[in-house]
Amino acid sequence: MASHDIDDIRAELHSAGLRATGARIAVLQVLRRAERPVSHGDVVHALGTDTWNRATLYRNLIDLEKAALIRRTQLGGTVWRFEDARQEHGVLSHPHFVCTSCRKVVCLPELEVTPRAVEDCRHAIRAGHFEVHLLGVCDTCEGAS
Amino acid sequence: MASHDIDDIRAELHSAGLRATGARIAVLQVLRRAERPVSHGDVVHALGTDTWNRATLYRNLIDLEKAALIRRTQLGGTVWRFEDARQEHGVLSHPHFVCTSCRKVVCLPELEVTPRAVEDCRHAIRAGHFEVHLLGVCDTCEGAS
DNA sequence: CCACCAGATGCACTACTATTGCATATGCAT
DNA sequence: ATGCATATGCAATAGTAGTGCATCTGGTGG
Repeated sequence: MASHDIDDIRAELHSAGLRATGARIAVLQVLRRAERPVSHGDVVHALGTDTWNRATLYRNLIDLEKAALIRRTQLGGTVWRFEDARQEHGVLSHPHFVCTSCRKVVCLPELEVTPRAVEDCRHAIRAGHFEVHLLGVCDTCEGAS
Repeated sequence: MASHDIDDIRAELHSAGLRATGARIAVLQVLRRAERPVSHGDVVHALGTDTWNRATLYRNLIDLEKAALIRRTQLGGTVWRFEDARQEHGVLSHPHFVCTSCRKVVCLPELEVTPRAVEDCRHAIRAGHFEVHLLGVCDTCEGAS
């Protein structure tokens, strides 16, 4: 990691109104290096238990989400997952297939979903502010069962 | 509840290879009366804490799912939700919009989603064995924020 | 009708995720 | 360098998910 990367992150945190602490920089780096949305547990594992407290990392994820630097999603399973908001390959960019058995995420870049604005969710649908998840069992898990 | 309803449920449980116990009958009745997928907590609340043990109700939900009498889904949030498999209004029948803030479920009956079969999820997609969830913030929560 | 037993239940755990209170430590503006 | 708002560490709580084990019971064979 070049030091200018850290300087960039530091600047981004500042302009988002957050202090550039070691924990926040590390969390953001983990998310930017990740190819898929990562869970709080993933972050803890990536940084090791001897660095920052799990509560701190959890709070950082929430803080970064509030500052819109990262996004929170729930790609199957019972855990929240987070991804860099600048990630071109974001959960908002195209639909994803999520295996309900192994939690694997498969991208469906060609699939377009254009729902009509319906009562109670007009705003999100008109603005395109929604994620599309297809939930099912992937080929591997299907074959293994 | 007419007694023949219970007899029907009893017969269904038997043909599914399960014993027709009071707890299972009660759980199935709760799910059949519900208009939306219900969580384990909902079932406990509906039947009261002085009837069956929460572990029993939880195991019953799992048993009924294994027997394909009910379906398990994860409509946003960190809890599993269950619905009667015979429900015409099932999660598989049409897409649902789920509010990531209040967990409200909105039906999108007109929306058709026909993905191409992609690597790793050919089977589920070809067979149509997948749920479609749109995740976003509903109008009420959007206005309240 | 009864006795038997595989399977169901109740109780009491454990494991894990999510969240918060509070005392202490630290970033950063001045 | 200093002060203070804010971040952190520690420890705790709440809620969901899941399990081990002793006891009980639905449903079947006798």
